[in-house]
Amino acid sequence: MPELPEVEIIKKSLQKNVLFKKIDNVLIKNRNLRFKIQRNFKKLIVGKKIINITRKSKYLIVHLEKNCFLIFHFGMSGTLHLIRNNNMHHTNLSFYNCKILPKKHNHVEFFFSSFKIVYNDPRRFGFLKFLFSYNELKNFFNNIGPEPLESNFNFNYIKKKLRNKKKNIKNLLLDQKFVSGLGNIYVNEILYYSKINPNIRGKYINNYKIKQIIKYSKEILKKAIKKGGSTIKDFKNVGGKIGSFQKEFKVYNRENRNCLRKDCSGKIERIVISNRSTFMCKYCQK
DNA sequence: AAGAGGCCCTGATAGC
DNA sequence: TGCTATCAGGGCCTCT
Repeated sequence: MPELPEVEIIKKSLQKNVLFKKIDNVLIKNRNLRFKIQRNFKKLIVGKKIINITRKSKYLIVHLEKNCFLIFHFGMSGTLHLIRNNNMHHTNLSFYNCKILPKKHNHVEFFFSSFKIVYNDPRRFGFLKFLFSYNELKNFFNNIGPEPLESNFNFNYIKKKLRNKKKNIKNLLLDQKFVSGLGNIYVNEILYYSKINPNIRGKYINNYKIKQIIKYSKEILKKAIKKGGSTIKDFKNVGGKIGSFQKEFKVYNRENRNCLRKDCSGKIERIVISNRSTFMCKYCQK
């Protein structure tokens, strides 16, 4: 679910709320996530102060004192919620708009002096991982490709990576080892803006198309962040802030609707690539 | 070695 | 109403 922009939004709201605060207690309600939460997880975290909050691709990184780190990955359905002590006032820190703390699937609660942060993940594709040193952190991201917003995602890098690649461009853009942070929504949008057929093999992506991919991946991600990310599924209790980039979708979830490009009379089609929904206009994307 | 496919989960929705 | 099937923003593992 959460792709780079959505994790960026979570990062910003956490920075606003928990930076330089001490974690007083940790309650583990369910260890079962993609990877089981470490046995000594609580012991490692309780009493430590949060000294920084950053993000790398779709990972949220909480920097704790004593040179250790807490990594969050949100999988398809992971969310964070802030609950205040006094009136149980609830703030959703994620792109899901949920006014009330979900009753089911709260995995971990982090207690601060006047509120708690709850990690909730129905599908359990996300995970939390404690890292013991900066070195471990560096190794953790060793095999992850550059983000579209970073300068090393450039023409020469992509050109080299696409050489002789038989894999289609859609799967390549979803491959976090090639470029990190993109998911199904943003890849669909980037390929539409770049006028590229998602089924084209990497090796047939010409220089012009490479430049378009660079341009639009940056543009779309920046705009999505500005709009607060994309909120696909609203919970029933609406209120408060939600992302609005879904209103800007040109192809994602727009099957059978008109192509929005000027002078194009095509309709958006839904095809399946590697078992995942792919939306495109076959007249625009060649 | 690269690439395709299965699989890990729950929940919402559509169709009968 | 209650079944079944399908779909969902991800990525790891295994097999060829």
